[in-house]
Amino acid sequence: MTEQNKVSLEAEAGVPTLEDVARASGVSTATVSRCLNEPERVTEQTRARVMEAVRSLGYAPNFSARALAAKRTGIFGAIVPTLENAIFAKGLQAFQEELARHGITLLVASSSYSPALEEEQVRALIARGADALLLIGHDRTPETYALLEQRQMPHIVAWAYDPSEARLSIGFDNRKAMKRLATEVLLRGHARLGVITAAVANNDRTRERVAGVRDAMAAQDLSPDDLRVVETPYGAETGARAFEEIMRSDPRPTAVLCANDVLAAGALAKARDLGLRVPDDVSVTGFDDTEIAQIVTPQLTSVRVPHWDMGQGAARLLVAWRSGERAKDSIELSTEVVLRGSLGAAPQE
Amino acid sequence: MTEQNKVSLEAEAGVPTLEDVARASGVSTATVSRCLNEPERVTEQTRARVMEAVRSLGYAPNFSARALAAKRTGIFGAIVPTLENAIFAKGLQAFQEELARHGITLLVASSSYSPALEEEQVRALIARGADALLLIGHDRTPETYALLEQRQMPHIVAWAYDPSEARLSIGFDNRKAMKRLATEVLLRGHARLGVITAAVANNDRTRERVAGVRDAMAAQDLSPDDLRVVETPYGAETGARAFEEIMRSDPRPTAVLCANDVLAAGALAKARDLGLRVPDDVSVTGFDDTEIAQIVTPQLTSVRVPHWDMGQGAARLLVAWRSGERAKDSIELSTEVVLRGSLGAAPQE
DNA sequence: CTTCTGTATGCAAGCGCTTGCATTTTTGCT
DNA sequence: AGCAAAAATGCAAGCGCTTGCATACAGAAG
Repeated sequence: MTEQNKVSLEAEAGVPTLEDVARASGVSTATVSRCLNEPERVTEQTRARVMEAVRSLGYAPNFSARALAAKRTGIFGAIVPTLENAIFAKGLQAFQEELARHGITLLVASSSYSPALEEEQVRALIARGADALLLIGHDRTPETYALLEQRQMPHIVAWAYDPSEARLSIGFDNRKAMKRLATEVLLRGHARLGVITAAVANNDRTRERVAGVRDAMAAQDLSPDDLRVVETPYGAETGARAFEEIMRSDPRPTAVLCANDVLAAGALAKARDLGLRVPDDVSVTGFDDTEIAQIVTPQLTSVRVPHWDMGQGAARLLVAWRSGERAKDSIELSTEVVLRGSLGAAPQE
Repeated sequence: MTEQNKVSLEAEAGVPTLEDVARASGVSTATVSRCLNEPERVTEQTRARVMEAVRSLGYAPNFSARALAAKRTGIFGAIVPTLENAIFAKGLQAFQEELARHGITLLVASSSYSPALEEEQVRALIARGADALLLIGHDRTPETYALLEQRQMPHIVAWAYDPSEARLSIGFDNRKAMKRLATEVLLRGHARLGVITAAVANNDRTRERVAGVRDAMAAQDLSPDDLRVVETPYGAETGARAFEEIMRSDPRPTAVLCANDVLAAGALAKARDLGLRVPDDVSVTGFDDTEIAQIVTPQLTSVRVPHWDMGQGAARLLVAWRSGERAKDSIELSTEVVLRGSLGAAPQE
């Protein structure tokens, strides 16, 4: 086969390579590569010629090859518990948008709240050549952290801020946030509280939130016995059932704090079913301040969480870290208790 | 440097390669590669030896290299309008879980409902070596489709089913679904309708839904003049405003169909603010049947959409296509009108 | 006109893996 | 035991790109 033939056949076959561009513009592949990656190192004249060839051939770099040669993929990974929880999806959206701004793409994996699965996903993303990783919360197997360390993988923990943890994180102090909310509740005279939370095993966020409630109670000299905690999976339906369970306690709590707005919405619905008026008979609060909080009746008192800022901030920190500038300190973002109708004064007994 | 030194230095340096494994287990790199990819082509005995080496060295394949050599990345891409809409996030979750089952990872991009941005994202994902692509809806630039064609990229359109479109899709018939819902509404005596929808430009799903309402009205010999359509961005707040706008029409509609549950929830909230009772004074319906539908008061009549099945089905079809078996026909999944309290008989005039 | 700098470009060696083909070993028969 | 066929393994050529170093060539300086 003549060189001539070869060329035309290749052109026909489709996907042009660096070499095709080099040939078309009469320079070496090295120059083309530089044109694309360090334009300033190439004469304006050749650059124009090369770019023209790139355009006419419809050339697009092969990232696998680039990654192999340059040891950098331009891909960041994120492992979230689940995308079903809108909260993580929103954070990811922000993360993704910021990354896109830097020409980085997002590889997504979900752990279903399982540390083992998460470890597997971390392995997968590392193997896939992720340049950096976004993780949710601090709780995970030591093996996972060892892996991250060993591969010197830039990574950040979001959705949590815990100064006692050494690794880089961006988020809020779940404990403090929940303590503030609980304090608002106690201020209104409630003395027996219920908490509906997602599983606390392997989940520092939920654990901290429950601890926050305890903190608030302790500060008011209430006994831990006055707190009723029920764990349940995510969902409005499960929230409803958990609420019912709590309401069966004797004496029953006068306020129920839920770990997120969806659980709270379920609780609200169940309260209605049970003929309990909110907040007259019982107060209910949510967490996250999603749209749901304003949609339900009565509107939910909740805690506004900086999802967007966490996602975007995490992206920025990781981008910087990848270029060698690892931020010194974790970033604490603030939350805000948003008071709405679902929280009222404790009923007179 | 002696071979001995070299080995130990490499071990020290970290990331082991196929060659390290080959050396450690006394076979060729080809055998190791086969061990990992086509285990059945290797003796059990050697396999055991190789796997042992893999384990002790903590070897993990470099996917960039693999992709480069095998022309297959094991990465599928998905471009959704946004992750902020829980509906897409849920579908993606299903998609992702199914992919994970096949050892495939998910690259996510969002288009923010912009065809230009989407085209860019398609380019990016192709360059990134995605083996297949998941897209939402049929509307996009011809250039995007040309690109897909040219690169022979397996792709599927989800969230829509339109037999008149040639390309592979999995979803439901938005028009038919909405027509069914609208028919239910008309059956209850409503003769003037309002529709709150997301932008219809570049969005076949919303366009079809509005068309579905028109279909239903036409079937009952109602004039198009009796339909009031308002476009608005996604969000409860915007839904509320759109509802207010519609309620200012004279004569005002007695039922308002919303393109999704969030908009409907906003409408419901606004109705309350305006002192309108739902469904006595005005009926409201949603779409998607998310948890929100059951959370609000009154509960929303909505259309249940098979998000999970779409995500999972799309993954399956793409996996098959990648292996050469492109499904012949698009798949139509069914929806279901879920009647709840927000829809009632038209008020007596 | 030569020598020296500095900049633009080319050369070619990989990056770590897969895979077609060649070679060796094993298996099943006679 | 001897042979062909089948199975297992090895060889080595890439896959498309980046990048350290060598080379070429420009203009400045002598």
